[in-house]
Amino acid sequence: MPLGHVPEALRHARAWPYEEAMRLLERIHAERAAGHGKHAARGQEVLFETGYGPSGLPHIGTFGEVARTSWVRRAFASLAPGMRTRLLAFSDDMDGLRKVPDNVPNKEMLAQHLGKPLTSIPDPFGTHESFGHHNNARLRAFLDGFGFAYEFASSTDYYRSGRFDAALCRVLETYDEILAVILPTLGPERRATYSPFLPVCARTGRVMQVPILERKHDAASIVWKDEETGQLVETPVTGGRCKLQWKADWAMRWFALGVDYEMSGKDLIDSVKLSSRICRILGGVPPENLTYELFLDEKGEKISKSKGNGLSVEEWLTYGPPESLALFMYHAPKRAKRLYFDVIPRMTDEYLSHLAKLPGQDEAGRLGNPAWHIHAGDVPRNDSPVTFGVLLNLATVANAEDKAILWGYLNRYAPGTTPAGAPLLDRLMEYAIAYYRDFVKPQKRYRAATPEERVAFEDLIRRLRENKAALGALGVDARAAAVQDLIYDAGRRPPFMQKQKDGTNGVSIEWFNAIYQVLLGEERGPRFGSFVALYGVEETAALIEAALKRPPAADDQGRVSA
RNA sequence: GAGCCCGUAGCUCAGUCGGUAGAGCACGAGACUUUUAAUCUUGGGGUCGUGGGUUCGAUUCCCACCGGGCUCACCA
Repeated sequence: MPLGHVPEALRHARAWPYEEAMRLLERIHAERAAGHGKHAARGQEVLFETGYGPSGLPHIGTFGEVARTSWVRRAFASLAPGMRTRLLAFSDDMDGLRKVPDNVPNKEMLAQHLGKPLTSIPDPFGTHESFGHHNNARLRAFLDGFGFAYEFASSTDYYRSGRFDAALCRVLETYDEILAVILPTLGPERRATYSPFLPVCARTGRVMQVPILERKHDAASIVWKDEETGQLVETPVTGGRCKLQWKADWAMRWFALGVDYEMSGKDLIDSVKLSSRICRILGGVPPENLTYELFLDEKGEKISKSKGNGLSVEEWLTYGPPESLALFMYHAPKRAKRLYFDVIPRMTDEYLSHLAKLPGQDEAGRLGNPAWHIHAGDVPRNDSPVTFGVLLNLATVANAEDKAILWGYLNRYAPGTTPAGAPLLDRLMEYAIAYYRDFVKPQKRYRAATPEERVAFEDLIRRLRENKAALGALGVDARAAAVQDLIYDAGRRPPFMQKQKDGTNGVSIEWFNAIYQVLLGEERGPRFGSFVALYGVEETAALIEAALKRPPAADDQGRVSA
């Protein structure tokens, strides 16, 4: 195999995008050697494709497919810098609308257009030329938001412009062979009416699923019966007047466009096999395919846009950076993974760890580092001195609903760190706060104060308020120390006071446990003086007052929920 | 029925072209701070699902089987 021009470090890269790219490169060399197929001629572009059914909105699987395909494309480009590559995002916007989606307005209007191509149905949102155009725009905005490099393609445009005409005529020529492949896979009743051609009815505008009564090769047309009028209708297969049924459509597109690489979920394994056979019948070479596993929700069921289970892209991006989502998609595409909220912190920390490792790695190491692929080789610096897990922990114990609180703690830990100097850290804090707010805080269990604790807490409130002005004049560190003294003073009473080894009056750990359990809903917490210094003296007093107003134990654990 | 994936420490999982197993959490012990942890040190714990094959050697590669999950068999 003439791979001699591939750089040494790349040749042994084992990251899966490289393995995929290598497979693709070998295919191209094989075509050249055999003198058959698109790449028998040199200088052909290498075409990557991802496809969408545009009746739904872009979802997390869409992101995954485009991200993964982009990584393979990039790996390929580095293996074969001389070859041009393209990534086509192909929208099946000529498909007939089968049912009215749940998540759109004007459902009655849409119901009147069932069966018509999406691009022939008015936009229920009223913002675009058609429903198909609307969804295409949403798709493009979604992909653009992540900065993907791709070219958009509309099935409707391709059909109507005549770009598929030659391939469609080829389908007509090989009609019998194609039918021989597809019919055995169908149930008896479908088998009776199946046709790869779906004529678009000129009278109603609908995509018709009807038996083909006659094929006219010279006229490149088909004849079918309009059941409503009882008339025979002749429809050319070209110019967008016929569309192809799904599996034939995929095969024809591969053949017509010369698609070299396309991945798909395991639910399409049989479709890939069948479409590949059809593609060969047409005279093409089907693309290299990677079958990826589907994503599962927390119950282990397939995530689908119609069910709306699992996790949406928007939800992920509320609690973790886009890079963490990309890492999730990078890791082991052939392995089924649960896509649920609790993976976000782990992916975020793994991403940070890959990022931190990268500067010290040699080329071979970098090629195996997911962060290298995620950032297409242009990797930012990890400016966070702490892990995301630590930020989450910090947000939890500090009741942080505001970045300023986290920054207060951070500056004591890593002085001189600023949002401007550590933009990644600043972003991570927002995610940590959102995660805390939505997942951790609702789980907090606040215990009601015992009568003894209540006395001590009321004393603490009084001490805080009496010293408010003096405390406010101190710096953060001095204030933290001063507040800590007040806390000890408030706790020096039964049952918390206890003699220490040196004879002075100390305070039992039970007092501090009460503070965490009653005020913060946690078993443990930060040094409370530091917390107060950052959270605010009056705010803390108010926090204690609110805690004391909570009703007493609601269950036998002596706990009530927040 | 066909196909895909998984089976490694109590739990969740890593394991990078084969060299007698690792992390996080949990659990045990210790250090430290005004007996408070976004601290540090340390310990225990695994027939790597089962049985074959290839190999000097297999958690890793191949086959079979067992167990679990999912997908496709109508539409895309």
